[in-house]
Amino acid sequence: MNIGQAAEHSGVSAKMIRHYESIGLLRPAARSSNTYRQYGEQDVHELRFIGRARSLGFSMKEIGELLSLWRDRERPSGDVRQVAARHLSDLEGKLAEMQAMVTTLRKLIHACHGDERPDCPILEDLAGAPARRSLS
Amino acid sequence: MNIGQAAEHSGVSAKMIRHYESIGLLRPAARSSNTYRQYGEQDVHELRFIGRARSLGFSMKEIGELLSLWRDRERPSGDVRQVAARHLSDLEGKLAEMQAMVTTLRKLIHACHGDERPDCPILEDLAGAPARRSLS
DNA sequence: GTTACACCTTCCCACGATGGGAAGGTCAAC
DNA sequence: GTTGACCTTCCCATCGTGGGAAGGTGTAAC
Repeated sequence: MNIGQAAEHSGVSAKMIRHYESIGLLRPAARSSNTYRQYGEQDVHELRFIGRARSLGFSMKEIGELLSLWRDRERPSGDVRQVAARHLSDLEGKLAEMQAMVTTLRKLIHACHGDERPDCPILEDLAGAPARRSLS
Repeated sequence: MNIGQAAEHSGVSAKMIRHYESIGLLRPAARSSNTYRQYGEQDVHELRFIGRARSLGFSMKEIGELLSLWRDRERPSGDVRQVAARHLSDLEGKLAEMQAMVTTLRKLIHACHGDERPDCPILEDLAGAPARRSLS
């Protein structure tokens, strides 16, 4: 199967498949005589794996680790868990950061009457509140 | 005051100050005879404004809008509010996405015993579950 | 003075993940 | 044999930030 089919079956764009190969995430695909990349069921399976891992926010580097763990039938599940746990705590950190932003923004937007008058607590906050503003 | 001082007083790195100028977010700084950029209190004020807006996750483009609204004493607060509200809803979307990831990851990690045995629900999920896996 | 050091300047490159698009080769069907 | 859909590689853009080179400047100590 050519790259277009592989893309269609895996949900990963042809562009990205080539990219993943170029950064060493995937082993170089076999080529047919016309230099077209050739893919089989197992390749599509790997591509789907990558797609799902991406949808959980894993980085390319982490996916590389997960892929090699996946390929190794003897891996200790603890190794996998460790990769996932590290990623989870990254995510939780970012999540908390974003939640703080959202909370602050909601307050500011709520406080702004949002009409044609010029006074605006949003700008006042950005312009002035000392250091870690709005956490109050 | 030179760029280093401005950076120190504003919390925005010198590198970033130059960058903001180069993309037109800031007006070109005055130069002293030695070609060094010169900054005053108002500039530091603007830099802090930018830093605070960044810490609320506003994009450079949005910050440009906010800055020009801030500079205009007659702006309707509704304009500001609209920029903030759009950003908030972007954030809320990403937040929900990340929350879904976190929820799924927590479940998977919880299900993985994480020892030396090779069987691992995390990899099984990535490898197999149909389409929108793990939302169950 | 001159040497050393801290600062400034511009310019280019890198990240991470993705996409756009050009320029060119290949294959199928009609 | 031409058209159109596919494939190839290569470069560029995004967004915000930082690293670092190569070179100019300012200041302070010797």
